[in-house]
Amino acid sequence: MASFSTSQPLSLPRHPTFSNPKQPTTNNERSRHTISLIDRCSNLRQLKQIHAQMVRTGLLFDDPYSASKLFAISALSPFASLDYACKVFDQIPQPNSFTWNTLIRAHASGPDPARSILVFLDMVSDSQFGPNKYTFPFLIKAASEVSSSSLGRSLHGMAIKSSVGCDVFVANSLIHCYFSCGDLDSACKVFTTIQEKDVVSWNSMITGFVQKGSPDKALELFKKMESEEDVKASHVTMVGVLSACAKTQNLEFGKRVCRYIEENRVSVNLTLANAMLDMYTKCGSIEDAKRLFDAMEERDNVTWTTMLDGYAILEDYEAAREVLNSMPKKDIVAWNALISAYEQNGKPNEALLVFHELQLQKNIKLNQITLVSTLSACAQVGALELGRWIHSYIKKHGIRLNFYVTSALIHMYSKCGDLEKAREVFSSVEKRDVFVWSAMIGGLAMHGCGNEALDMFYKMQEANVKPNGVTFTNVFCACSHSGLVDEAESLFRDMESSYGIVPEDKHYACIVDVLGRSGYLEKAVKFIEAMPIPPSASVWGALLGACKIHANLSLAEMACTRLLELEPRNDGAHVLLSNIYAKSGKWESVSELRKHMRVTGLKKEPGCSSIEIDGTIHEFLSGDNEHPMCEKVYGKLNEVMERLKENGYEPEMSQVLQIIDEEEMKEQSLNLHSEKLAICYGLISTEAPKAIRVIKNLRVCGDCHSVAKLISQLYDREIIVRDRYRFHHFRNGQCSCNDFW
DNA sequence: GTAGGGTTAG
Repeated sequence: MASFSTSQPLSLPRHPTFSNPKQPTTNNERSRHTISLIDRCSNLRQLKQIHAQMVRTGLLFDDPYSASKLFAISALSPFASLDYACKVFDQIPQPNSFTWNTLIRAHASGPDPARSILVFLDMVSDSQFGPNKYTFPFLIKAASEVSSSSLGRSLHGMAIKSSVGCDVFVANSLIHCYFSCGDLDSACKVFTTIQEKDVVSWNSMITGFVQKGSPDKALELFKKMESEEDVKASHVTMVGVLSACAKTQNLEFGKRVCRYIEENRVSVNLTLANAMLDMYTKCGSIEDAKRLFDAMEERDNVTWTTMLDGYAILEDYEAAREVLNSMPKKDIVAWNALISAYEQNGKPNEALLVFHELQLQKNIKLNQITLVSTLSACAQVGALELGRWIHSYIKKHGIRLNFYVTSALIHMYSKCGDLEKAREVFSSVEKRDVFVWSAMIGGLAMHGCGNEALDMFYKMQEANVKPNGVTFTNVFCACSHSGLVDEAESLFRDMESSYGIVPEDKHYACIVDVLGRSGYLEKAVKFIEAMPIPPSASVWGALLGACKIHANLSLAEMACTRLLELEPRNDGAHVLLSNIYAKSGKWESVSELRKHMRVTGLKKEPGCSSIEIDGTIHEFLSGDNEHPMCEKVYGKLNEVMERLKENGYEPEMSQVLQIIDEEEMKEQSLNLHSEKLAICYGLISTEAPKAIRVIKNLRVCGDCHSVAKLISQLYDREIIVRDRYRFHHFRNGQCSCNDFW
């Protein structure tokens, strides 16, 4: 096929006055010749040359066909420019139906799909043309793009009135539209009304179900489609079906689909090959994936990223890294895949290392997904300074605070101990979805602002945002940390009946925690007995935790037994029970339990506290001698302890009583607790009035809690400690938890 | 004398 090189002069039809004998002379010939030239254009520059000639010769104004051809190419071709196309459109004296439809079509898939509706209104008022069967699919596409079901329904009605409601193209667009708006019922209704369903009708249904979280229904439909003889599956069908297999992790069916593709000679393009690859990786069959990957003749970044993700699913980070390294053109999506793999598998430090490496890359721009994953990693490790840096990066680069970014910022600030900043972000946005509200409620919960969290919960409903399961978890958590028993109980009762949310295991655990913490142990047990689902380890864990607070030995033994039946290697449960035994003076049981732990090789997770100084996270283990500054830290610790004792501090020996054997003596020795070391390091490395922020992996111990209160008073420093469950703000000798934790 | 709907990864 002939194509232009930019240096070649264009042979254009001349105006009759200047025509040479070889050039076409009649209008009809000029029109055909111009159309064939337009068809051969490969860039906007060539198109503009033809445009200029058409203006000069007047063809643009006289010949609707070549004019609409010029316009269609300028609006829809791979080198299209919508702005330019609109200018061309304005020059056409009397656009015909085709031209109007093309403009609507171009807008529908452009940056502002709603404009196509405005164009449609112009067409109805300014031209003699009404919408036809071609118009509706474009308009409906625009409705899908903006996810407006009311618009979709209006167009549906208009299509019926215009007698094209039964057109299969119109119906298929409607199916797609209703799915994008989440109106699955209407989509199904349209589908059943189509007399002669074609492959696209089926595909729209299959992919609709896959994308709206019902992959099982998609597979069912595919089986039904297979049994109907008149429609043959296409490669698009296969992409949808494979995606359903990936989502349901149905490797067996996935493999059958791959065989089907071979046997039925379905054409395998890159998209379909990638979908096959995705199915293999999501179903955990990395061998099949690797075989396919090696055999693929063409690969794009989707291929590479799918492979990377496949290794990340298996937590083979080295292999995942290897894939990233081998990528010919690394893009932000691939980097994001590695960062979020680490972040979501509890490896936030590794995620942050990858993020730092990414920042050194040239020509790769961070996007919202990068920021969300990294903020989440910051939240996990308490990297407030990096979190702040990302926030200013967002402001500096004018990155839009969408719901994800907003929630991630609120979550990061809350988990890093800066509740005020979290509140600021929350108030700064105009629109909030359920995740934004839930993040704020969760933040208030972990900082012990129970009543405020409940207020938020009601404000959220005033704003017409429906709570979800996460919202309830956070609300119950808030009740638990603030002892709001009645409120939690009543909300739990309403959860299903008024809010339509079926309580899950974590909600039951929360309520057990609320009841147990406040001392209603019997009530908590009755609550567990009445559960409609089998109680999980976290339910028993909540009861066990309450037994420790209220020193209920017999109940603790029961809860612990049940917990260990479900999670035999739960080190926390062993330690908790042993501490309860110790508190009750049952030393024989203690040593038995500890012996059992030694024999089974079960180790207590070592206490670890971290503190961020100038963007670097410093970690301290109990009795740590690893930190380069440890001598100074211990020096400071001695000085602090002396000063505290002078002011009436007495170590809480009940905490020491839990020491079991020699080896643990060192770790458990009160003065060596990791949170004390981290706080002392904070005292040395920062100046007042800067708050000292410490993050501990376990619960803060009672003695450390008292010490932190005293330090906050005697040294006039705000100390903020995040433990496994919540925050403690120490100020002027008081803690925000009111010693209730 | 032009045309239209459905496609994977984060």
